[in-house]
Amino acid sequence: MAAALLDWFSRHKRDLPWRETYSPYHVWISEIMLQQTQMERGVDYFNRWIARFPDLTSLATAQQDEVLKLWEGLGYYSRARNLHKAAQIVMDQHGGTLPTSTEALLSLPGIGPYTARAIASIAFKQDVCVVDANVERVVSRLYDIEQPIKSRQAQEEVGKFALRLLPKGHARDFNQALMEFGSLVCSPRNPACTGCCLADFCLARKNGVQEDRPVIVKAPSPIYISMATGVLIHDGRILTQKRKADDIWGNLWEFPGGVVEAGETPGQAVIREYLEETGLIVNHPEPIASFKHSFTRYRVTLHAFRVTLLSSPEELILKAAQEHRWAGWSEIMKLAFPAGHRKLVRHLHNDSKFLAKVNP
DNA sequence: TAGTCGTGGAC
DNA sequence: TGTCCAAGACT
Repeated sequence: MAAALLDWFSRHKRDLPWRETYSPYHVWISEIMLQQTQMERGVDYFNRWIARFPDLTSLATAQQDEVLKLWEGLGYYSRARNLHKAAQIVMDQHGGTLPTSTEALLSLPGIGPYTARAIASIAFKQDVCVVDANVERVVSRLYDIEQPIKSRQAQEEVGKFALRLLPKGHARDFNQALMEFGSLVCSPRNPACTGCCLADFCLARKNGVQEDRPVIVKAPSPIYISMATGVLIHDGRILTQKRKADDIWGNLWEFPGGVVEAGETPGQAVIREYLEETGLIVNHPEPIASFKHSFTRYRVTLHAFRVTLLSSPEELILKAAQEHRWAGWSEIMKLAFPAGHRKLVRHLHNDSKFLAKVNP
């Protein structure tokens, strides 16, 4: 099986930037970026990242706002915050060189069991196996594992089988082969069993249950909510606030707003949220547009308004954020926003009548 | 250990 | 207002 996989990989592996030199820094960045992220999206972010932060030192010395800006849109922003923090730890405690042992890697923020083993094997060619969603799927089909794949028992079996398959000395290629094979051939839906180089070994295929492996526990239904946000212009500048560090979208910027409560219109919600979050009294909410986006289990319709300031800007007291800024448009474009607010910014960027009211 | 953390794309 | 999914980590 391992020989067949390695042969398949040598013929079908994708041309990816971090595979050019396998530098530990490149491998590390790619592994963090690809967590819960599809390959096609990750490549663009990786190239922009490396162009700005070509090495560990440049990352460690960067401002967090710029790190988050380069991550904007990728989601799971703790990955970016932890990456930044870990780079500084490597500078301080490891002489600027990424440690090679899985134990030392595990101690760095943002590096868990998967990523530690991925770096150890792919960058440092150590004989350790990785278990990600692809490996879970391929192995659970090869061995027809019937237990729910996230159960402890199934996880242990997958790890055991993966280690048994691993050809010593070839972990770099083998681990990538297993994952890439899971992504391109042994896919979640419509696996390409016809012509599959492992079909003869596959118990799930033999039993005709390949579509039912791995066994997934059904995810809970999404929750639909409405949110409202307000764009407040004063003296040609727009009020933005930086979210608290430990909350969702930690350290990203946004316009004040929040969830539309029952019995309340989105316009009323904006006025209430402004008072609650900033102490400012605003009124005359004028609809701009609505945007759909989602996060974790929520599906959001974000209602955006322009609002007018009634109170004095000196009365601003932040209650839901760590910092605020009255920003001109070029500054807005440099800040990192969550996806919903980024859609609003993009919309406003194409509205010349709106831009005319704002400082450049 | 179960919940939380984002997002866009495939179907 | 459909469902599922992704090279997981953290608490």
